[in-house]
Amino acid sequence: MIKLTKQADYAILLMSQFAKKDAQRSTTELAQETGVSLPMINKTAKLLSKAGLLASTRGASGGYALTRPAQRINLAEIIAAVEGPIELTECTEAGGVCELAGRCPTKPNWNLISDAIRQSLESITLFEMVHPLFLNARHRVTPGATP
Amino acid sequence: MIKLTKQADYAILLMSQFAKKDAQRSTTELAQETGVSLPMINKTAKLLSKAGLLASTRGASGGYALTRPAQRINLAEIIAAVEGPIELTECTEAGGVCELAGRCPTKPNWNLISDAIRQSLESITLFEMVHPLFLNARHRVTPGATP
DNA sequence: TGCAATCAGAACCAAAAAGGTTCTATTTTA
DNA sequence: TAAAATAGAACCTTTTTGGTTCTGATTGCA
Repeated sequence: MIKLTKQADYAILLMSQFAKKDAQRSTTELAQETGVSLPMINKTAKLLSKAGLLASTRGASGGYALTRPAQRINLAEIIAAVEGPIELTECTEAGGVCELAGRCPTKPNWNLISDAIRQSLESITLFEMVHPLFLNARHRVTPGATP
Repeated sequence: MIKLTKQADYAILLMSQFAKKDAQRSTTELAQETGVSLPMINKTAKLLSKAGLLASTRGASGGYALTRPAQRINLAEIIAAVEGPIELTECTEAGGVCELAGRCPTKPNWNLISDAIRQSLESITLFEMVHPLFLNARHRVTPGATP
């Protein structure tokens, strides 16, 4: 089953908190808001910070805050921050050598497929995630679209 | 990283062999064609058969064959056959109870997202996987499309 | 100054999932 | 009846994930 890791779920949940209330706060507060354990919130926030999605300020009265408005953060970024680049198969990994190379008839298509998935996720902003009404007929795959 | 399991890769590879040459053959032959180990080919073919994508005939001179032309088999089906239903998160699993229920602000959107991914994969046929030239401007997510 | 709060980074361990093999039916043909 | 197939389940090893803990660095404030 194609599914996100729990940590990616946490990351989206965590970011959603900021989308709902855009203010700096500590991981302690975030743990209380979300119900996720403090260590996991810590771990996840670090990754989001490293990826440039959250800004951190250290020391007492420090914490995390969004680096950009929620309208300009998309799901693909959040997921990539904790899970690494979105590639459906190992063929596309940098430097990865497929042991079936040469025999595999589908290789040229994998990048297109990964792209399709990535674009699905890029098309959904953090803002929309917490405002369900905005997410409806938009953000659809349109298979029959002409070139 | 959102990625397919190796077995899903094998499944697609295996099905591609049938797309390239649509004739019944045994797993022994398929193992030779693909370079994948016989036990894995066996295991994977069983799942594809169970899912109704391959027809099996038992006994000597038996083997597997496509149940439908490759134009009418899509990637989502193949992946689902070995990995189960395509759902991005556990929220959407049947009977699954999210421990963060009530607190999670994004729940209503997950199904839409899973749908978007699934539709991406449904839009790509097995036939196209082995005929790269047919896969280009079509099969694209079009984020800005109006309702 | 020194303590407490906070992020940064790494190491670590247990549980779960994936990858793969093997074994035992059952079916069919020659 | 023997050989060639699929069907199904059990099993084990390896990898990944989930989660905690520990140490270090930074900052605000009494």
